[in-house]
Amino acid sequence: MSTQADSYTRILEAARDLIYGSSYADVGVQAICEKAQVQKGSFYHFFKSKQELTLAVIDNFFEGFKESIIKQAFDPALAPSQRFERLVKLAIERQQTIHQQTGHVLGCPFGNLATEMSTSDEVIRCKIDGLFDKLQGLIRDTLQEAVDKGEMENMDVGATAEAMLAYFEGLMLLAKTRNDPAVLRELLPAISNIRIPQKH
Amino acid sequence: MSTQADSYTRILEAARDLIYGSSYADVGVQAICEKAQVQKGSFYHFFKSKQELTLAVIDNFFEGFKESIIKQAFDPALAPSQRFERLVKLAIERQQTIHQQTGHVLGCPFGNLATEMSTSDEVIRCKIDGLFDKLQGLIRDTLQEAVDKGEMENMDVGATAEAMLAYFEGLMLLAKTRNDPAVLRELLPAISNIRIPQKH
DNA sequence: CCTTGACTTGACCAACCGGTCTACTATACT
DNA sequence: AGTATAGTAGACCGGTTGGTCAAGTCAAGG
Repeated sequence: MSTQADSYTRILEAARDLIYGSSYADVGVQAICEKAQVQKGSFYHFFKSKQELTLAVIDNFFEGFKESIIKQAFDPALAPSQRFERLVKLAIERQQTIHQQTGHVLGCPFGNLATEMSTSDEVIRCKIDGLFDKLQGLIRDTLQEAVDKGEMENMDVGATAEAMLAYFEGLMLLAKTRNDPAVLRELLPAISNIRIPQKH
Repeated sequence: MSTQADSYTRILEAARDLIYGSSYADVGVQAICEKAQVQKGSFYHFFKSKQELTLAVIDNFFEGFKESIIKQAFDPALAPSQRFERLVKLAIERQQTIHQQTGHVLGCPFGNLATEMSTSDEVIRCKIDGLFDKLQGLIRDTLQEAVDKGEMENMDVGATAEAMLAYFEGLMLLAKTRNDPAVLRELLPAISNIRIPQKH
């Protein structure tokens, strides 16, 4: 049989893949159970509701994101500008891989869920809001480091980081709508050129 | 009683408001009928499916958008750079108004629907893809005019237009996730500074 | 006056929704 | 061996889903 970790993990991963592949509302608990090869009773043994499962899925997404992208891109050994290049390269590759495997550009899982649920589930909206804060913080610190080292001209690092995040999310949305990763290849590198000047 | 136009329009507007306020999947035909004060039979007399209704809703959104924003912002009498300023101003005002009225930043209706449905409904994805093309075309033509008049330096107008659209959509997504129109006030004006240089 | 056809009514359908519940099994500790 | 506990199985719940349908209302046109 399967141990606790097995079932829990299978449910989590099944939910992650199904929700990322379509949407929160389109994926039922039953479908998740079938994909995870688990019965309803087990599902509700580990998760007290579909919403709680979704929170766990978001955490799982973020950990995967940290492992596979943040760690490699925001490597302190790299020069700040190189970090952005790495981030861009990794993000493009990931979306291209997903497109080849599924036939669809799936975009950013956080952006997808935030768009769908921000108006109807405040808990999840806040959760993703917090994750965006973390990402923006990573970008901001990198920009600040570049400014301090004299590699970039002075700027409003906070606003620039937020603008970069917005540009990133917007391109993901566009690539998903066009269902074409080329959008990212052509336009994502330009994220490094975004600057919001300091107001005085 | 009510005439055809009455019922048809009431259904369309009820659906538009409900879907924009939450999402496609969250709004049922029943809820639309209740808000429109119409029976199920009438609904399916005018629309052969929920999907067809959604296509009509998208058209309705775009016409409203043309009337209230495009006509005013992309006025040929205005200088190109002024058109972007108008677009920015109108978009911010609209989201602020919606936020005051509903308590939520709802973002871009096209971006919302595209994010939710691109992977599960190819017809709707293509529809929104086409609308994005139109918007991008409007921006591109404006940029080209500015370049021709010598008001802007030479650039890749097509790519710049797409980057601007992405930035716009990304900021809408961010403002919705933060549920704060201030994001738009602070960062949307910077859309005018985006440039993708011509490759040679 | 009668017919036509657009429109409305509301009951009805199978399928599915998220979630609960009880009965059962398998493992681990005493 | 006995018991506690974690996990599994799957029937079941009320409610909702998108969609259908037969019956009826009504105004316009011949």
